[in-house]
Amino acid sequence: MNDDYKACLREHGLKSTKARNGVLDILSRETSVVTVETVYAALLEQGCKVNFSTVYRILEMFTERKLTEKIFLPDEGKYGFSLRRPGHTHRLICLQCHKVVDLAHCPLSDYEKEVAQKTQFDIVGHNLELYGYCPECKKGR
Amino acid sequence: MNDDYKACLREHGLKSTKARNGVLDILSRETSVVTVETVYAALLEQGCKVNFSTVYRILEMFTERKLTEKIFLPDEGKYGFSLRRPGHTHRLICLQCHKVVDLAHCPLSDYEKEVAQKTQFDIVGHNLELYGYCPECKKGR
DNA sequence: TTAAATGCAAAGTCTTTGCACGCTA
DNA sequence: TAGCGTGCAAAGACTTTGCATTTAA
Repeated sequence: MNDDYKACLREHGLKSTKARNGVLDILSRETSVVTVETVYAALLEQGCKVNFSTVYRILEMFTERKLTEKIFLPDEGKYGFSLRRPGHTHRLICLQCHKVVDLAHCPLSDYEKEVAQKTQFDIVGHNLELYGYCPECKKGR
Repeated sequence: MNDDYKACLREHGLKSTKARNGVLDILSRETSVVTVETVYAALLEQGCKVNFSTVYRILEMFTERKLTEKIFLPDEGKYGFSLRRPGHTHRLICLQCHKVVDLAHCPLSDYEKEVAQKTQFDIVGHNLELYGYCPECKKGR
């Protein structure tokens, strides 16, 4: 398992270190978008002594290397990160527990074309996130 | 025109002041999403001496009272504001000049229903912003 | 060995807040 | 006049950076 992380890091042109393996480990057992703070806390909890700024640097680097995705969480006013799973397009995020469901189908490409034509913009991308409450969290509401 | 602002503010339960009128004036002649800094600079430029924190407070208050909309600008890493125009749903934002085009048609309601059914989430909303370059800005690229 | 990663502390950016004073209704 | 709005200065939250030290390859 540790080897997997090593290989994964290597593929992305990154050295394997205790901290990076730890971050990878945490993200991979996580179905939520997690904040830097959460990752940091989880690292400490599993005995990996790291610095806050290291976690920032790792997550930033991972994002740059397309290993993770950086998402602004409007309800928190800060960024969250999650492993980038191939083939995903958009996300459904639980407002309570931050669980994330990847939505494979993107309904927007036709829409983008239509808008591009109407507005004469060059459209280079979009943000789409759905928000709601997951089956567990919606029970308690 | 000044009276319009006054009436508009009143409708939203707000006193008319020099600063608020100024902000309203700037936003109404603006087709872009503007940052607090931009609003602040514009106010000074038109001779309205205000404090930065006042601009923050005004924009926050306007947003609370549904007069404006607060949007996170991913490329800037901070918030922008724009007048809330009735009937809009989503926005197309120019990455260079921040011009905004409101998109009346929201293509997502069916999609939301479909996702809700598949995932059993209660979906309460979504974020959709399109990004690109407007006709003027795309020329110089 | 050597370049890259990390720890630490400090600074940076955007935003918010407390309090006294000023202005609108 | 009474209460809301504003200026000012300070603090707060999140994030980034510089530099010395440690570590992986």
